[in-house]
Amino acid sequence: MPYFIHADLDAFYASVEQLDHREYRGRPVIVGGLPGDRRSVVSTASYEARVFGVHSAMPIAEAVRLCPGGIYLRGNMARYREKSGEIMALFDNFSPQVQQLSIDEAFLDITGTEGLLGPPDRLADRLKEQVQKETGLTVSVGLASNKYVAKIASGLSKPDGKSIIPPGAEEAFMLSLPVSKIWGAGPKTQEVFAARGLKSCADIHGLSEKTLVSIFGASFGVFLYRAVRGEAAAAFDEERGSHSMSAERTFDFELYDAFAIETALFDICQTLMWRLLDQKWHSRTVMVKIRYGDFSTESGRETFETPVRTLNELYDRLLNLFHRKYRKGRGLRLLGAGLMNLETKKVYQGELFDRAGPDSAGREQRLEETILKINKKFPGAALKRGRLV
DNA sequence: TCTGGGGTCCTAGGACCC
DNA sequence: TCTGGGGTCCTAGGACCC
Repeated sequence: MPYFIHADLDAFYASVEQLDHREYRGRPVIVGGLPGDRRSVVSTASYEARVFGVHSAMPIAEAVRLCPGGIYLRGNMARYREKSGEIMALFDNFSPQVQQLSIDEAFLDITGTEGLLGPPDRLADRLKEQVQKETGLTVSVGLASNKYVAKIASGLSKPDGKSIIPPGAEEAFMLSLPVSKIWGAGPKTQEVFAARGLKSCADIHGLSEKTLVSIFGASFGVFLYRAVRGEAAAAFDEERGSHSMSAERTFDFELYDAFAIETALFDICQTLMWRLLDQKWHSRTVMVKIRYGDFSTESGRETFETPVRTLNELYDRLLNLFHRKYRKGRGLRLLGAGLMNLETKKVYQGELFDRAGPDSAGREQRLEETILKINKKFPGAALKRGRLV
């Protein structure tokens, strides 16, 4: 019988701040931006802050109104990643198969570990104790015979919670929940549920698979049909399809100036290029994203014969695409860019190095890799190129 | 009080080929 | 001279997650 733990750190970023700063403990901590920041949103609110109604994705300005006495922080991703690494390493003591889902949550496959590590209930207790003792953080856990149910279970008893769904009880467990607890059904789907008078998972359970498919489409309809029965959903299978990377920036005030826009684009390209070289990925498809002052958003993408090799090449491709998409004279609220369909270096290696010899792109690429290495070795050096210097 | 940033997956439609 | 149909690649947009 398969069995899984879903482990989810409580208010992770805010908890790390409270751990690192004694004086923050017991006080409302809001990570995401400082009071007065334009267009920042809450990334994580501590439980003390949630009492005031502050929650993730809320504009900082609104959080300040609700909780003027809160401690506001921009956040320190490097520190959170470090802490996350400690915890994930700890999880390895409890399962031979740990699947990290995001910076603050993971599935632990504990199938067949009972003889070695004890019954699941006790295992979960020890895991919580050890995380607390070694990292000072609390974790909520859900245990079930499939990942989907375990994931939902862990969310029910936060913070510092433990929910155990015994084998055979998955369907009854799901039937006890309101539709708001269905993982994968966001605001738009909740509206559809409400419009049709579907309040509980039991209401969904009463609809045929055919009906669900006719309402929600083949993929999501079948997903819902299975989800409310507590059946394993394919959502968390390890196999990942295509990869992409992107970077974007929302401006404090709409941008109109061509030079300012192009500079921002170049800056984004630089971020992307260095990440691309660092990860040793290749991509032939570039994407540009534009958001105007009225929040309307458009994107364009283009696939080329050859993968992007240099920063200048990336910038040329994106600038060209940008000019074809951008409606001149409209204020730019957000500018983003990305590289899609990432493939490992091997795919293009032959072609790349055959042609990279004497030509300038090859030289440029090696120069960029050198700069990347120097920057990694001496983080303070801040070697930059081109128009940003 | 207007709505971050970095991802994945799905759908629908067009182009093109056989 | 009425508009087949499947497969593949590509684009745009949207929903959702943390």
